[in-house]
Amino acid sequence: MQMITIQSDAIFQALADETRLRIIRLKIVMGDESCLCELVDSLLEPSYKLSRHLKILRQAGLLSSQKEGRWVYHRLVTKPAYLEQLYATVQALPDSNGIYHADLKRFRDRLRLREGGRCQVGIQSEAFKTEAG
Amino acid sequence: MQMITIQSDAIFQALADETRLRIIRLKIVMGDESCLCELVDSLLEPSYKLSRHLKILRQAGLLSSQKEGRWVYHRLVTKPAYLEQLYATVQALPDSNGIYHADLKRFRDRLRLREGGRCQVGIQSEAFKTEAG
DNA sequence: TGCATGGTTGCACTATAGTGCAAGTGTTAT
DNA sequence: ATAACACTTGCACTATAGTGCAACCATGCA
Repeated sequence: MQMITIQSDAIFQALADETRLRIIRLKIVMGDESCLCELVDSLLEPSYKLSRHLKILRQAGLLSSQKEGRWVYHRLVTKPAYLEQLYATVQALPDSNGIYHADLKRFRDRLRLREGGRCQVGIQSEAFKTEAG
Repeated sequence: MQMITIQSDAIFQALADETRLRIIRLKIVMGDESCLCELVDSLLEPSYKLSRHLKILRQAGLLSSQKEGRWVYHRLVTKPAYLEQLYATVQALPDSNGIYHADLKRFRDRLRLREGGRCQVGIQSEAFKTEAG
């Protein structure tokens, strides 16, 4: 089920949050799809928080999500064309405090844990592991 | 007095509002500078509302403002370069309900009231005239 | 000086958005 | 079945954002 009328400001609304911008920037640079636990280990934010931000990005039409077993992979939506243009702009924004660079480094490290191009492990950062409850 | 650290998400925050997007879109297309009363007559929104949105756009670094007598002229900021890129993206967004087209028409009509390239009259739309208080 | 006028802002109100906790869903492995 | 785990979500709370009213400031003109 999709929205019929897409509000232009909803796209900017979606990017008007630092956590969501971090997610989008990561995915612009890396291009690849990624699951939630990889993002948790890259951004060092709790899974429930990222899960909700991912949902917002999905609803804004910037991400598409696909379930594979226990994992859910998210990827950037690139159509219509102005989205590509938007991503180029996002990529051109200054990394004022080096946060995107740090995210990217952790993300690259984390991707090495994949096997066959697919995530095989859960959250690695101790502080953000799901409490077995 | 300017902010030292510019938050990237502040730019998107600034565009995450329909009224502000309408202002920016008008100015992207028309290029020219414009005063508040011209915007009131173009967007048909009360002056106090637009005045506040203009302030937010100014603080986000998207507009610069200059006072000339009783009028304050606002123009788009075009540096750094990614702002031009951003405006191109904004211009590419769909005009889902024709609102930008309508704004633009009223704006063009309103510009005809200028003399010597400068606004000489106040708010023309009856409903939004400042009540003489 | 007085007043109309272009524009701004303090205040109160309301709506919305982000967060953490804890409980929940669905899938895989034992 | 049972447990572990990747991910999601209902609830309560807090912070922030948008709005309208009315008062205000600043400029130009009679």
